[in-house]
Amino acid sequence: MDLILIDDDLLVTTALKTILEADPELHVLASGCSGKDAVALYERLQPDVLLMDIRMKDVDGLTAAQAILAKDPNARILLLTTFSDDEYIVKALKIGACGYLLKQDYSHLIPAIKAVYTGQTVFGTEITERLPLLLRGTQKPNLIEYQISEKELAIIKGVADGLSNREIAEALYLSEGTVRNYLSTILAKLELRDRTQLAVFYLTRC
Amino acid sequence: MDLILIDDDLLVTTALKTILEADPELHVLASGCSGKDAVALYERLQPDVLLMDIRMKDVDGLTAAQAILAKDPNARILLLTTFSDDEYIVKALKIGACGYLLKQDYSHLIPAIKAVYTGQTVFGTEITERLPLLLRGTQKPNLIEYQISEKELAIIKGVADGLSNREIAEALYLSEGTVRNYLSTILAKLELRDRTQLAVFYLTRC
DNA sequence: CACAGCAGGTGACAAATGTCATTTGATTTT
DNA sequence: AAAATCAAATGACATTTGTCACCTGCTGTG
Repeated sequence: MDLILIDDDLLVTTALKTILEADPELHVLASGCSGKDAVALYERLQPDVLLMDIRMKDVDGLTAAQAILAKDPNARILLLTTFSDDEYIVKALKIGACGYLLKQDYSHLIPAIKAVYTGQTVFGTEITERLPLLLRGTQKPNLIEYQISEKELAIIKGVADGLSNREIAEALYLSEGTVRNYLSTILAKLELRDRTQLAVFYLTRC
Repeated sequence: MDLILIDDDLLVTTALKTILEADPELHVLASGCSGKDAVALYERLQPDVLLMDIRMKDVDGLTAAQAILAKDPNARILLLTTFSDDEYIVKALKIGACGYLLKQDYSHLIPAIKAVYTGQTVFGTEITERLPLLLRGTQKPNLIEYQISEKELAIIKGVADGLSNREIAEALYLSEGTVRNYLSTILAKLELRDRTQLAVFYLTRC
């Protein structure tokens, strides 16, 4: 199984190389230190799996991954990162990366690589924990920061369901005017302008 | 690494058992044929990984997985299925299963199990392909069915960004009235009532 | 007790939204 | 050339929406 390693810290790539080459099935064809390297090396060497850091100087890992996947949709790219940043995770999934691991658990790296090689997708523990949240619909996640009450949350959900004020009022046994008042304060708290922005906010962030 | 297999087809569990035991690291502690078996066996034997079919007679795999995870949040459960059903995928992720594979690729099963054992999450190829779609945000997928034109799509995206009609008009070099007209026909085509429903529709279905 | 705080409500108002009929100019079709 | 088609616009209209000021009980706390 042929690999390429990309990380802008030379220490990391060399360390990884020794760890990985301890497994007889794995061969590190080359390593690079930038997104540009990644694209060039991938095209030239056609590895089975590409291991790449996300944060890098010139071209970041995500962009490089996107470029590579555009040319070869079957490319197997495993992204590494130090911190689990929700935004990165979603982007990585969208562009079609085959995995997303935290750098810490090097011990867990080898089975992940082998799974990716067979075409499967792998996520590290910390990412796994966040996944259910990213898939919307659970409960009050980052809304807590905004001091949103239970009733307000219920109204937000109504809006995010596409209900009118009247319908929300009926559902919650309130008057339409009250729903409007609530909505007004919700919008102020969240610094949004209208119900549509609220729905978008809720569906994308919660 | 100790495993438990659950499938309501005895043929499958026995076949799986022989395949898996070929690997010296894997031991099958027991196998069962129902969700109830799964819960009981898991509690008694505390396996490292539980392999379970989703569709089963009495208690289905998802419910059983949920029950097990409620008692032991660290349980490693790998779900198997014959068809990739979007709804199942999302549910599985939400309840915190560690993996979701199609039954076909038995050859790929072993690396997946090992990755799951280390706490990572694994998805089969077909699921991987669907994931970006489930995470919304690409382009015109099922909108095509509704005969939505390019310009209409641009307006829909504007709405889904939380823009007002005036803002959309400015962005597209149209008059506000025109935007309203477009929006009106879009809503009619999609059988929706207002822009908020449209935003919800777009963000959840596209 | 008085007073503040809070959940819920009312009424009024401006702005935004959605609908519809109708017009204009350009392009295509016959 | 006449007719049909279409993108874009307009104006009028009823609704919905968001805001604001203010009222009404109820509850707790000094």
